[in-house]
Amino acid sequence: MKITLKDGSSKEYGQGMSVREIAMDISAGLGRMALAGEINGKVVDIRTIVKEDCTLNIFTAKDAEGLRTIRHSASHILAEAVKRLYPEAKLAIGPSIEDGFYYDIDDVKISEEDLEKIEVEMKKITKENASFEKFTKPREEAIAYMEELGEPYKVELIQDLPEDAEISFYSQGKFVDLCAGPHVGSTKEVKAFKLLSVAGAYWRGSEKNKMLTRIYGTAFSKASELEEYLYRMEEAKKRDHRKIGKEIGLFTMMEEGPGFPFFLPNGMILKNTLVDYWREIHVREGYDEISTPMMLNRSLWETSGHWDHYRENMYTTIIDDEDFAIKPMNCPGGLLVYKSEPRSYRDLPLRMGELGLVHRHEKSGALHGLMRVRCFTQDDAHIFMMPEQITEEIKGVVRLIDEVYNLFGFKYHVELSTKPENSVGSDEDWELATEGLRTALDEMGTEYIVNEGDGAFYGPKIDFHLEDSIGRTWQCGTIQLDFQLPQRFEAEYIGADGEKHRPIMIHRVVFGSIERFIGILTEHFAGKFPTWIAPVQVKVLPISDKYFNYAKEVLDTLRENGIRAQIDSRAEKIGYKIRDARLNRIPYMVIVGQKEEEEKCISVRSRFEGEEGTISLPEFVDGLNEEIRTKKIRETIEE
RNA sequence: GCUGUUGUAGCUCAGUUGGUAGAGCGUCGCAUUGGUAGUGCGGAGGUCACGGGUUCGAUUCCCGUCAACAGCUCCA
Repeated sequence: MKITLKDGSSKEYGQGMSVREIAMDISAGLGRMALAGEINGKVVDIRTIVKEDCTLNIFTAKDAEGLRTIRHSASHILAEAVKRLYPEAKLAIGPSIEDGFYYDIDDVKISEEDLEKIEVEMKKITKENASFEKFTKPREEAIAYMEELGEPYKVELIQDLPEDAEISFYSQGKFVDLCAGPHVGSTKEVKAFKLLSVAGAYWRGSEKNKMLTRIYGTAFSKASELEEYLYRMEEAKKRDHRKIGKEIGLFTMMEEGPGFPFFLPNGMILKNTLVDYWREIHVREGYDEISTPMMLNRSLWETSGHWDHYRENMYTTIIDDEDFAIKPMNCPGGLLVYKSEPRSYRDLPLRMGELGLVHRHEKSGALHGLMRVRCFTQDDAHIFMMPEQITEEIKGVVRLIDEVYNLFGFKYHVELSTKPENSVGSDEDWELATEGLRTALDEMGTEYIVNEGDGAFYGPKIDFHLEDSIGRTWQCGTIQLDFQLPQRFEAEYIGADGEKHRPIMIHRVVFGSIERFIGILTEHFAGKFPTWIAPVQVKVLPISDKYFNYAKEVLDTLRENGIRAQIDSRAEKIGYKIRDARLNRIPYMVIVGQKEEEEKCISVRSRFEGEEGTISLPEFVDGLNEEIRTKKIRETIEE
């Protein structure tokens, strides 16, 4: 048979060689390092016997697939260790995941303190050097086998596999687990691993099911890589926006209002600066800005469908015996504005922006700093348009979001979310709307993944996801196409034909929520914001009180030029003031003493270059204003 | 909401095998008037999250509530 390899070369073998044997034949080194294979694009175990002509890839720890194999094997070792220490434990599932692996277990009480003990047992198992063996059983036998082993979750998993499936198992020593593979050769090949945490997780991801105990861990091919990963995670935690937000006074949370953030002066500057920027680009893009009430009556929310579909997330109250709800979304208010006067096809597309503060009752366990709150400002806009305008309008929004994210240097990924179970509207409308979004993305060549069933109840959406410091992703921008609300509200425009027509609506946000965006910004820059959004841009540091008057002159000049400056007039040494300004992540420090006062100049120290030397104040102001105007991002140096 | 963990000064944390608490930083005062990441000395500051229970006595043990953290579920 003919085996074509990754580099295009090919080899001839007789029948029935395993992937490992082929790897061994290519080179002894590759044979030792081989962890998994890929036959004609399908990932397979290294024990797989190759029977016919194919294209073969061999994965080592350098490949993502190889690392996944190590982690998956580590999860089996974890399961065996748990079974040895807690024989009553019932095993559920144990896959490899981004950055590690986990195993879900039931009928055990395991807390973080127990992890060390389990790790010791795992080390023992790796030392035993038990080889992973694969075997299969027909369905009925497989079920009986797992029943005999007392593993009800495994029985349930097998029962959900196709009727005619051959069920595969892997064993290592005396331990057996239902598994599709692939796995490494033997337990000793899992060298560098660590258990990280214990958490609850619902069986099969449904909150209707029992909550199991999930043990998280990670594994790498080398101890040095594991250490590097753990160090990186430690460093990433220092960028947490909740920590930095406290350190530099951006926002605070109070027990009196769980999930309702308090913005402090520095956070307010950040927020207002972002809003100023937002207004600037939205005027440019032809948006009008409106503002709709915080609270509207029940009949409005019944018309919109929120009363039926979003009730558990809405805060309600009674005014003069009538039910009112605080808005969880801005769209119904926007529709009322649209309907407040007759619209012509000449008005379309009509782009109505609104920085709307919305309130949603999120579950207590979902709250997370500024990333997930119960009241937030959406940089919303509703675009009313004719069907033929859909693609261009969506493209315009995609371009705008891309522009904003690029300005901050964000990496993002895009998801297309389709019709959920709890939805309103006809299948035809959903199909049309989903195609509209897909077409726009395809025409722009934007890469995206499809998220089936994850759309809003009134329409499909394109979501833009950004990463926080430890790699969790958060949905920020979103574009939702909606045929339903215009219908429910009987929105109309007069066409060129003089007849009434129904407009189509886009809901979209760029930042998503300003709160979440600030959270992402904070973690992305570790609080060292680009000068144009830095709450304090310049700190003036007099060497001693003797130069306070000159320092004050400098401060006034900076402020007159629109620069956010503060003065540190405490009776402290200059080194102390510099340290303090650095800890507050202030981009520029202006140091003035005898020399500067005499020469009518300033001495500049920045987060970007350290000491920048002595220059005249006007020159500094010009340079700074240029940096701010162009929204430049200067690289921060570590001293 | 669920599972687990946590809650001590403004912040970061130590401590009490049950006898009402301590450090560093910050803050305030005094001295120091300085040259690019921490000047020295002194003072103030805590119903040990909240509510019950056990006890002669609870910050400590038990129960409940609230909040935070990690994950699940859900979502901008």
